[in-house]
Amino acid sequence: MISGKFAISLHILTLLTKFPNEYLSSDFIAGSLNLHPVLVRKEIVNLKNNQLVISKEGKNGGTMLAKSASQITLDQVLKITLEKVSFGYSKNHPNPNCPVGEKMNNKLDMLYTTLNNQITGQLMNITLEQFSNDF
Amino acid sequence: MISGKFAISLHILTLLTKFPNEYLSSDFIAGSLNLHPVLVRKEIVNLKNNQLVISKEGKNGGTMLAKSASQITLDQVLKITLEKVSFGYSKNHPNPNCPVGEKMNNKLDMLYTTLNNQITGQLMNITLEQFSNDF
DNA sequence: CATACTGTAATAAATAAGGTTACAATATTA
DNA sequence: TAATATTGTAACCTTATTTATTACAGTATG
Repeated sequence: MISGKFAISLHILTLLTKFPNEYLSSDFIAGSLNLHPVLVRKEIVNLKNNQLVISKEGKNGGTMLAKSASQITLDQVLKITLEKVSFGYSKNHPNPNCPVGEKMNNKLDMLYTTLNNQITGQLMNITLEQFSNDF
Repeated sequence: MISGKFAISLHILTLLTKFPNEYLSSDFIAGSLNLHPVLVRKEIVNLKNNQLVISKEGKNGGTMLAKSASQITLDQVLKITLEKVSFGYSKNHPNPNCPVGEKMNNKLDMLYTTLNNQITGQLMNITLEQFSNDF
């Protein structure tokens, strides 16, 4: 579940912040990320569905920020790329006849929710503008 | 990098807490986790290398806590199972000729370090004893 | 109407994670 | 001391996930 999505989306958004009011093509963005343009477009679809960017088809098309970088905070980016940070579960369902196995996943859920709230709280304080600033 | 290791190790430690001063076999533990005993033993090796448990070979052997559950905190468990929580990197090295690509991984490292410090700080306050208490 | 794009599906390749088998080594106890 | 129950560990297999590629339809521009 944890993958490069958060990093890739943040990279895309940083580029868009650096070139405001310009449509950047997926090829250009892919060049900075060193990634296949189709993968970039897939991430852009997600950013678009979440109203962080707008994009234009056709010649001279591309993608730009849908709002100012000062209005986007990193918790929004995390939310749409990873939803929730997981610290992992055992893959199989634990034995429900064991008092520990029965409750373990619930306990982990609660713990992970607590940790996620903390992470989100921290990321709410960082805007895309701030993050992009020292590039 | 993120996997079930943290959850599995925590499950094992919780069982050991519930049966203190008893050597539990990897078969017994595997039954609660619904996991192959060899995988359990692999995790136990890690717990052993990090002085959280001791184990005894041979008949009637098994594993028990190396210290009291009140002396083990969850950040120690996280540290030995995941080392550091990653929120992901783009798999390929970004383009070093792009000012954004060049610095991105450094920036992410810094961000992730901050977040990890927060997570660790939170988990330092939870002992294995507390975690095990309401099973 | 040629061109340069996005959007998207299908599929392939690579990587990672989890599971299994096998067996040597060790300690217990009858 | 022999049978047994256990850990320790390596090698390998399988499945799942992630990343990459190909292909092409649709769209806006000039």
